[in-house]
Amino acid sequence: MNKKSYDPSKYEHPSVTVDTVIFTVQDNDLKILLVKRKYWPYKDRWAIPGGFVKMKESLEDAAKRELYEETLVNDVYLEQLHAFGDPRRDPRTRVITIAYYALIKSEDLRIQADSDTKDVRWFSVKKLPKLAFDHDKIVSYALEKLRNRVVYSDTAFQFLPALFTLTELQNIHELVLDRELDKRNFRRKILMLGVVEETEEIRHEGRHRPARLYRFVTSADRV
Amino acid sequence: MNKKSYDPSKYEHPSVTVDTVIFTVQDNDLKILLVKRKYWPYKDRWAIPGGFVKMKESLEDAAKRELYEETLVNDVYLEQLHAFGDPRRDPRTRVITIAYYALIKSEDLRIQADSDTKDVRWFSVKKLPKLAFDHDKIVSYALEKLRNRVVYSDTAFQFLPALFTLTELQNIHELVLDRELDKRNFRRKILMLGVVEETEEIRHEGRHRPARLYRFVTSADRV
DNA sequence: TCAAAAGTGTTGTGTGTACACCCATGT
DNA sequence: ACATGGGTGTACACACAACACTTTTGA
Repeated sequence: MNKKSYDPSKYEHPSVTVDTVIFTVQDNDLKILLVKRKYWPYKDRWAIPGGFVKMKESLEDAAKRELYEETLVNDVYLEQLHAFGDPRRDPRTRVITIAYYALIKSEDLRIQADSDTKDVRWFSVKKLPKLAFDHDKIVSYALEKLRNRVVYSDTAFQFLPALFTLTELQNIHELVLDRELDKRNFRRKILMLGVVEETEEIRHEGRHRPARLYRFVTSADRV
Repeated sequence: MNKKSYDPSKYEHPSVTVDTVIFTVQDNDLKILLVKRKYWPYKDRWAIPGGFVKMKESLEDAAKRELYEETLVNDVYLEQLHAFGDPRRDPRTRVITIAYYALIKSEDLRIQADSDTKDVRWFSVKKLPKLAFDHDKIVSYALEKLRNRVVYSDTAFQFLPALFTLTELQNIHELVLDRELDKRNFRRKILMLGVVEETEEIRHEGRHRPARLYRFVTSADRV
């Protein structure tokens, strides 16, 4: 059987889902959104949100749709991670999933997915429960990719508002990389890279020296 | 509709294929294997080989099976690239493809896919014909990934026999990266990395100084 | 003896890292 | 005046890039 002589109605097809690891930074912690399963299989286990790809939507559109349904956030950074297709990863039937990861700003969050009694909740990546299906593996993949991307890219800014202090930016990096960075080296590097731009604004906060606010400079702005 | 209450027989499913960009190095050129399509759509256009994923095989197994059917080579380096799922990428029906790329040694090749009259042929990546579907995009992705991987990894060795000269190894790097490298810097770096090991063997070839043969050292060997 | 590829070191430049103190503010 | 986070510079180690000549062989 090959593509050249194929009648799509003739064969059984696998189901195709998208599953998304949704990251945010909240309370100085890197968190992902999990959903508690209500039915077999893996009833009562936590899982990353996902759903079926509709016949007329692209994979990315499917991921965006699910993301919106789950978080009510529209403006997200979304990137494809990997396709997981082990024939036995879902005991019900053959399900191939295209995994994505998304970064959302906690300021954009309108849902209160933080109560112990709800079936949707943010979990610190350091304290994850046992997950359904092969979702552990998907989350590990996502974390690894996020760590590889956060340096030298616009990734970290996805977690921050338009104006931010360099300390805030450094915090994001430290949370994602899970290690401390040297303040002077971090600032020098970020400024050398030219990905941020000083603004005139200054934020007063607490009884200490106020902080200069910076703006993210996209490669388009730099020209 | 979500995964929790899903009857797989109830909905229409997309078709799922795997398509593989198969690289080899031949005649001092980086080449990929293309197949000429016999039927609509894109009749007579060249395409990367691929086929449907069977219900009980993993994505990687499907890629390996197709690869074997096409090249008769079993021992290949295979890596997942990206899933392409635009709803209109195939005019017949919804087809989601998981793209892989494979590296094979030209010495392993038993097919003679090199005649102009055959419908399977190796093409230099520098002189590719117009491709069917979105295969241009898939090939670009594959090339980019290959370039990113070739430095600091075991990628280049996949194109070489067990014993090779450092000049051969450098040639692979140059072909993949499409630029010349400095001989001294290349040799120093490779030797420093500890990924190759000198052997006692020496290859005489042509009327010039013979070359020392090296062996690839896997991370397992290094311990 | 010559053509042809193998093999070999040094130096400058840039990048990553380690490290400690003063500054501006609110209370 | 003091507690708190904001902000700054220097020195060393290491990786990368540029660069040219000698060695060994077969014909």
